Amino acid sequence: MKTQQTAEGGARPAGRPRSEKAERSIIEATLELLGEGIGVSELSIESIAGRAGVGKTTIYRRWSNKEDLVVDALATLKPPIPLPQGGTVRDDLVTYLRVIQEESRHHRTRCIMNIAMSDSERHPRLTERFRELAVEPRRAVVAAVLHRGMKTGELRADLDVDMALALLSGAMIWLTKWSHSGDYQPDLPERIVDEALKGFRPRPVTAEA
Amino acid sequence: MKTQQTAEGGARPAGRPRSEKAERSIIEATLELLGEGIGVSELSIESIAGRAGVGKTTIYRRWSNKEDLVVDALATLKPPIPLPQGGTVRDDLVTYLRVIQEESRHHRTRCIMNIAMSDSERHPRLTERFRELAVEPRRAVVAAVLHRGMKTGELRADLDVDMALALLSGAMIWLTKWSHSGDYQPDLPERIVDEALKGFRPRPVTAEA
DNA sequence: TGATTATGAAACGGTCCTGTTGCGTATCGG
DNA sequence: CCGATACGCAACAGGACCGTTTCATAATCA
Repeated sequence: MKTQQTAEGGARPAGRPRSEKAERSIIEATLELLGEGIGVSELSIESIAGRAGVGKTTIYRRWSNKEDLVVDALATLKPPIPLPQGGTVRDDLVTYLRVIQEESRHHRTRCIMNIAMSDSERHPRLTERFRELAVEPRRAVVAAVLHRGMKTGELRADLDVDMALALLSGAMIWLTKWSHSGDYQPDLPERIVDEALKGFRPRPVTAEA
Repeated sequence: MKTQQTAEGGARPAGRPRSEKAERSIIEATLELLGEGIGVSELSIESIAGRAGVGKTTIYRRWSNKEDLVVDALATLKPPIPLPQGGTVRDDLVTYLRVIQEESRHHRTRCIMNIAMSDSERHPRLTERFRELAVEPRRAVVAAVLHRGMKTGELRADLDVDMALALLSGAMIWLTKWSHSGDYQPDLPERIVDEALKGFRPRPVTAEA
């Protein structure tokens, strides 16, 4: 994914090798700045170089443009929290939403998410990268949980998995963004899941809670 | 909401009055540029002046900073489409989601929405303004539809209205943004509403469709 | 050692924008 | 008519950043 690569295999190209430390500093500085609310378009190479304690030359030598750098920076984000996957389907879904909620409270995650959400027009590659790194893995995990529920009978057998994921995730994001009381509501995940489950459950439901 | 105002009441302050036409041109140019994907931070007074066929002075005379201008520009956006409110609750909800879907296909609306969604950290006033202008009116309309359904028995009597709105709107936005096939899916509103309704309906449901 | 490449720092000319000022003209009230 | 204010336009100094180049220094290989 690097824009310019030198060593490839065993043949070292002679001369001083590129500093891995500098590379890490650059990417870390990039993520820091993005995490502080700087948008991609305002992000300047000079500010990154300054933050990383690195000459501009060192950056330009490795990435030919800003977007490539940001793409590589996003690539270093680990897919965080693989979800417990232990209890009932309801519990797993609540846990999933709680992770989203918790992340949206941290500056860094929230800003990076904003970038992915907003810059899809001008930076489609960033959005696609974010989808691969953050959205898709979670979609897969939640889809597995839902399928498990459909097998055990805890959920409708004809449930539309993608639709269910959209309802849950979308509601969480919507409420976090537009809830009149922007406060932190610890019971939000439970409320969303319970409200949604009434549609996910098989029709002949009898008991509640 | 204007930053600097002169005339106030009957006493005109003497001299040539400010051109209403210029003012409209400025705001229109601002909305145009935002609609073309320019972010708030990249939006320059010079580009607005150029687009509007106006001197920079004319802009600086009225607004002391860019954010005030954008706020005023957003304020001119009409709350579009008051929703038919005629048929069944299901039909009204489908119509509501169809409006969202249709808007998200138009550049202008989508870009302005992106601004509201993304710049909430750095431009809280813009986000708040957008909430007042775009989110809240619709929330009210949909809430009325839902309450009607709760009275007629088409919906559960203990439905959480805000949660229902979040599930519907959130799912629509989520799918529009992250759906693997980014194509236009005309049946999306129906699918979302029908999937959600299974949770909105009163429990002792018997027949389907 | 010497050839080679990378590094941080600094300086470069260039672009774009800022917010202000001056200018000649246009439009109001009196 | 006059005074006052707004208009579009051009110019200004100042700043941020671009992408490139130069330079002395550092790290690696043969």
